[in-house]
Amino acid sequence: MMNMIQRKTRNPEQTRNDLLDAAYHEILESGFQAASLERILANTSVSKGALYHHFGTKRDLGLAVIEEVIGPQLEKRWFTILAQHDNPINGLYNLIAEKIAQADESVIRYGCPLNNLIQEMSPLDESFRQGLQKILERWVEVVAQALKEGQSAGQVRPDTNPEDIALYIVASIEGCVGLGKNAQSIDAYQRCLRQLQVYIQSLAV
Amino acid sequence: MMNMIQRKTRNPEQTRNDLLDAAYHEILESGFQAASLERILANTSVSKGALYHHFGTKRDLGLAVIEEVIGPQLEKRWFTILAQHDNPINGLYNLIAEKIAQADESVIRYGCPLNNLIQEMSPLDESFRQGLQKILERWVEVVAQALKEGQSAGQVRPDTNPEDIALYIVASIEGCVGLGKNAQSIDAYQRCLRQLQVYIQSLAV
DNA sequence: GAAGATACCGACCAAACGGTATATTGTCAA
DNA sequence: TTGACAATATACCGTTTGGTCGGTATCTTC
Repeated sequence: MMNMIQRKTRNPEQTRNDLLDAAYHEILESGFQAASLERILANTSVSKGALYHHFGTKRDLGLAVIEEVIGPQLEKRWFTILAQHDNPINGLYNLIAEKIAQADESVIRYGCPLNNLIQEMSPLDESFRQGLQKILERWVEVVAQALKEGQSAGQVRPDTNPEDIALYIVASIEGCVGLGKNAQSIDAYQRCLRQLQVYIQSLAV
Repeated sequence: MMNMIQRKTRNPEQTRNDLLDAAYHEILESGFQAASLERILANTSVSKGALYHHFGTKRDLGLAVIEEVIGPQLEKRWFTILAQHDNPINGLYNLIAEKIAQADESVIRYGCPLNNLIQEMSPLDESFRQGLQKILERWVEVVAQALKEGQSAGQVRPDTNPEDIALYIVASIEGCVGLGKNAQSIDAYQRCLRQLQVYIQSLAV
């Protein structure tokens, strides 16, 4: 082979991260199945050989995106913040207030990366489903834990089941995002979340 | 051309319906983008020529599925039933109770056809988005209308906004289905919907 | 500094895709 | 009965797909 223009200095970690990042965006925009490896490569100026050095298959790349990009992102944007408050009602309320205030183009346009992949992939690939489910369960658990502590502290109504309510809250959030996405309407998204706030307040003692 | 084995008797309407039905199932299982025309044809024993006689493009077929299959299906399963009750709280409650009781494999496995397409297609194709939005708006409107009438009849709390609540209820339903789908768990689906029932009851006067 | 491992390159491939072109046949009005 | 058109059939096409492979460059280790 004649002309080999390789990256001057190697940086396998950077290459891997570039690929994960580009794949994340490509999947966000097109879904996993319609995500094009060629487009991902074009957006990273990484070669196909490099890609297949770091990831065995497209599927592996997708699973890595779930575990290494989407998971940590939600961890940062929801879970850690939620764990800080000492009153779960206020914590949830404020967190959602923040989402309402920060409602940006990206959420309205592309929705929730987690939910997108759930709807597309969970019936098609068991590994995807499990990867997504792990994140979902963590989310529900964080909310449930907060509610439980709130019950102990006498802040949350005792006649409620934290696990069930947590499940429902997470479902509602995903639903609000999904509806806002199809309506292409920040207003609908915000109105929807505000009703969720009302519901959350109804859990207070 | 040598071997032309045509259907003895023509039936263009039947052919069209067969295609819509097969396309609906293919899309439900694989999503729109990954839906294969070849597979649809194989499941209908319709020829490619016939398909392209009835539908100009794959996209047209998808839009027809939304308008002629998914729309009417929701109309039948939700909207008409909901319009019958004269107390919206009971109406919604019972309708959801029915969904809880009827929770079948298909809902858990494939989720809601409407929501699936929303998450996949609404950012990618404006016509899809509009077709889906039309159904969504009808859904929200039916619920809102019922709540409004309930307010007039003194059955629903007057200090609530029917449109916002309807939006939120629809979002919650889609959320519950989505979560049950990824959990592959009828139980999670039912627990989630039961919390929605609790919420709905809280709207009563 | 030689050797072996790791990282990267890009041409190539078979399969599947949506879509087209052209031929044929059933249907029905005139 | 026939002419016109709607309906159906199938071979074929260009493109894109995920994936492979032989090769090269850089890095690490001894």
